[in-house]
Amino acid sequence: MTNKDVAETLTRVGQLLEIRGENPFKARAYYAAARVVEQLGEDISKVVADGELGELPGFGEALTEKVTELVTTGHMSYMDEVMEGLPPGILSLLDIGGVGPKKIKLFYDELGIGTITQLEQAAKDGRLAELPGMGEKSQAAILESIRQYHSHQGRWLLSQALALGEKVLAAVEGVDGSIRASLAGSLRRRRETVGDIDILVSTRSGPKVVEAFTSLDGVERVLASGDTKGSAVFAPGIQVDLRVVEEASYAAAQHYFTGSVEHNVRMRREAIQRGWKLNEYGLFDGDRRLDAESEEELYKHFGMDLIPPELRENTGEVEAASAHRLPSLIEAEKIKGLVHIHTDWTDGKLALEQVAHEVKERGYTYFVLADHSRAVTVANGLDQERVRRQWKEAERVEKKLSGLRIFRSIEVDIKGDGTIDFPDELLAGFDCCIAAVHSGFASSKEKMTSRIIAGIENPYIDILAHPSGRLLLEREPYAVDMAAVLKACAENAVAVEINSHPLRLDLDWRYVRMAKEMGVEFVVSLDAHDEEDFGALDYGIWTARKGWLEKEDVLNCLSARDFAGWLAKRRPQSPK
DNA sequence: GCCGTTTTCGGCCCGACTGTTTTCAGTCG
Repeated sequence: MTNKDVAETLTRVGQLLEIRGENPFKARAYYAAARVVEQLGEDISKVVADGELGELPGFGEALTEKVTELVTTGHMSYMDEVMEGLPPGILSLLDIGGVGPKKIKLFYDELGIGTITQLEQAAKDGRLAELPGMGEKSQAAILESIRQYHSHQGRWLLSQALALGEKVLAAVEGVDGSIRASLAGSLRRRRETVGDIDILVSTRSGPKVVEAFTSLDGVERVLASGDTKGSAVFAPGIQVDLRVVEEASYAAAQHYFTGSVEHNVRMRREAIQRGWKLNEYGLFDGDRRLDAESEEELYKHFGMDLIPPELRENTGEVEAASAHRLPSLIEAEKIKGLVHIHTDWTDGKLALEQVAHEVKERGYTYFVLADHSRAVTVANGLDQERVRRQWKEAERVEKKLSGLRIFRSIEVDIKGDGTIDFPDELLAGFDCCIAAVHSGFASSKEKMTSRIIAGIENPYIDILAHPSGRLLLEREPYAVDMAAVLKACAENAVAVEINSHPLRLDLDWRYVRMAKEMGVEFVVSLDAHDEEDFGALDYGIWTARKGWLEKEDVLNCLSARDFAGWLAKRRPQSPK
């Protein structure tokens, strides 16, 4: 039972409680608990086993008991209770925009609707419009939402959303009357996937900006258009929400709309404790607005340092900011060398020499060449003979481009039995060995965990690549005890990769934080296969920042010489 | 269902927009 499973169950219970019309704060308690579990940097089963569940925020007697049952037996009997009399799958209706718990209850009680298909049919038959509180417009809106649901499931990669978000932001900034504008929401916090795009703008003339926004190129459908808020679906189906505020409210609004919800709730409580009120219009002491030109000044009123958006997940950042102990987060400019680069020797697009030019032009002083090894046959993995030829080629290129160091590395495969697909004698010849799993994703958690740990324990392995194997929105991470894997990395001084590819962002930031606390070292790597991938380093940096990393935690912030020193220090003296 | 330097009971963030309503409920963030 993974943290994600537990979080999903708790969320479902909360939603069912809402549909049943129970105390909304009870439902909220379940959502809060789900969020805590989802953000947790360690396995929930371990927390349960250690008897520490009740110490988590939001976990009282009832939730501790229910989640303990869920984790130990795989089932929560309370779920049966809240499902009682409702069709399974009724919660899928929540995925339809404009449909919430109250409407679901109405549709079910009056028309027996329990699936999206039934909802669609009822809307087409005109039966929805006849219900109390419903009408033609609501019915049409639901049909449109269903159409959109079928065309896209509603979440987007950070990279997809950022590309559109920056374009719309630029357009909004250009509208006559707009003063300052910024991305907000989960996009500004650099979450790995986002559901929509939030943009904030301060202006002298609200309605005009909203009007210009809803008529921008690329708008497919306008969802809302008021004086201070506009909402539209842009090609390729991403919803963008625009909020308009007066200039005096800009900093508070930027804070408010950046979130997270949990961070905001926390900050509001901080305000209430001081006898103030915090909302999107400002920080108020009675009727008096406490001036803040920027978020930095806003936090200053609370005696806190500026909390970078990436950290605003209510996982201790408020306490750290109050104690002036926020980490000095890593920045992309601190990276000196690029790690985990593929070439056309295997499944990369660029020749080794082209890669070298690319790296140099971007201002880096070294790179870690890492093509696939023979086990990954689909990628034309290198055998022993081609490895030796590639070393020669690397040597030639290195001589040709002075001032650029090429570390001869390889992305070896951790096979099903935990052994590496190259013999130690060959591994010993590399400057650096990167190991990863490329097959058998469906194996059991126990098997996968011991397999990866065996790979980590190989004395020639320096870096563990994409530790969870996930492909965002495409493939779930394989079942693995990540805490045990990271512990093994710490004990064997094996660095963990933060893979910058927007589809991976693996290690997940929640585990980055946990690994750091265990003393694990990191590389922020590219896993580059083509020219475009060389521009993706920011994504890995944001993941590292969300995991509270500083430049000292990241090995490729070292100079080429010091990076070589790190490798040399951990290299076995002679092959076994 | 959780939580507590104002509280062990009574709060729990709160405002905008839409549609169906003659003053508000539901949804969303």
